[in-house]
Amino acid sequence: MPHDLEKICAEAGLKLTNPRKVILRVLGESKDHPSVDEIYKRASDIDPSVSMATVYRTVSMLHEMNILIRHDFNESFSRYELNDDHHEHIIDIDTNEIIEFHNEELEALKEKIVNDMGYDLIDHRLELYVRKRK
Amino acid sequence: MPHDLEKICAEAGLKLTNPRKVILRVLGESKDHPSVDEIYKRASDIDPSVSMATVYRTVSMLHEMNILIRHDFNESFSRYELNDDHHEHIIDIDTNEIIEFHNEELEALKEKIVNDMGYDLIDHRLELYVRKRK
DNA sequence: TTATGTGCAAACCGTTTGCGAATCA
DNA sequence: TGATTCGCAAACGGTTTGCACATAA
Repeated sequence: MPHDLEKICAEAGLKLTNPRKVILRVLGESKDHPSVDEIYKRASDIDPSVSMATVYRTVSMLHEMNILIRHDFNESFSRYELNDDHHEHIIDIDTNEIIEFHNEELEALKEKIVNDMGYDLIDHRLELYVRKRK
Repeated sequence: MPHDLEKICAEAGLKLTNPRKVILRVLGESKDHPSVDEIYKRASDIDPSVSMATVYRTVSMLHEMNILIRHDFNESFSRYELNDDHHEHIIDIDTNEIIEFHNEELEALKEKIVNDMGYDLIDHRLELYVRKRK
């Protein structure tokens, strides 16, 4: 488990209700980039009484707490993933496969660009849309 | 005028109707990243009879033709800009100011990363969310 | 003349929210 | 017990679409 999600919530003064426990467990066990609908389905498998509204509320809250990253991969909905280790995304436009990668040279370059312009880098987004070379 | 938009449409077999002429003119004159609503307002100033539905249809079409780039800067709506000269975006999260920049080293690095993994780079998205250094 | 494009209004769909009931601390 | 959270269902807002009319070619 990357974060101790329950501990973080407790320290933030949040009640550890059953719906929240279930959603946190789903997020902790997900190794992909699930949509709210997908998180809802996975949570429902554990406890069918969890509602979509609560999934939305919980996910938004965790996003605001910077525990979740929200992605918009040019789809009509958002995807989420734990804000664990930092990485970028390569999206295969033929298969919709999402590949994670990390490149230190790129990290340094991003920082340098904004620093040279008098800014601090707060957040960023890099996505590479690719196609398998034939 | 960066593209001759009217010529491109004519060659694509599209009728050059008045609503389209107006929308193409608005896009050609816009130096920012307007939302559909903003494009609609600017078009309405020229011809009040142009409808929102037509703006949506035209903008979607131009996006599909790769003439327009669609942006989603973590807002509840999309923004568009002409697919002219290639550049990335820096977003000042305090002022919402959008700054364009271009960096050759970054371009080369992106290509290299995906090529080394056996892919061709088809498209990409890079946004740096920053704050003025104090 | 006719295929294509338009305005209108309704539908769509992911997301948010008001409310009264349930629940954790 | 009381503040917080929940499920439900309705509302929201950007976007899409069916349809009858208008228009460029």
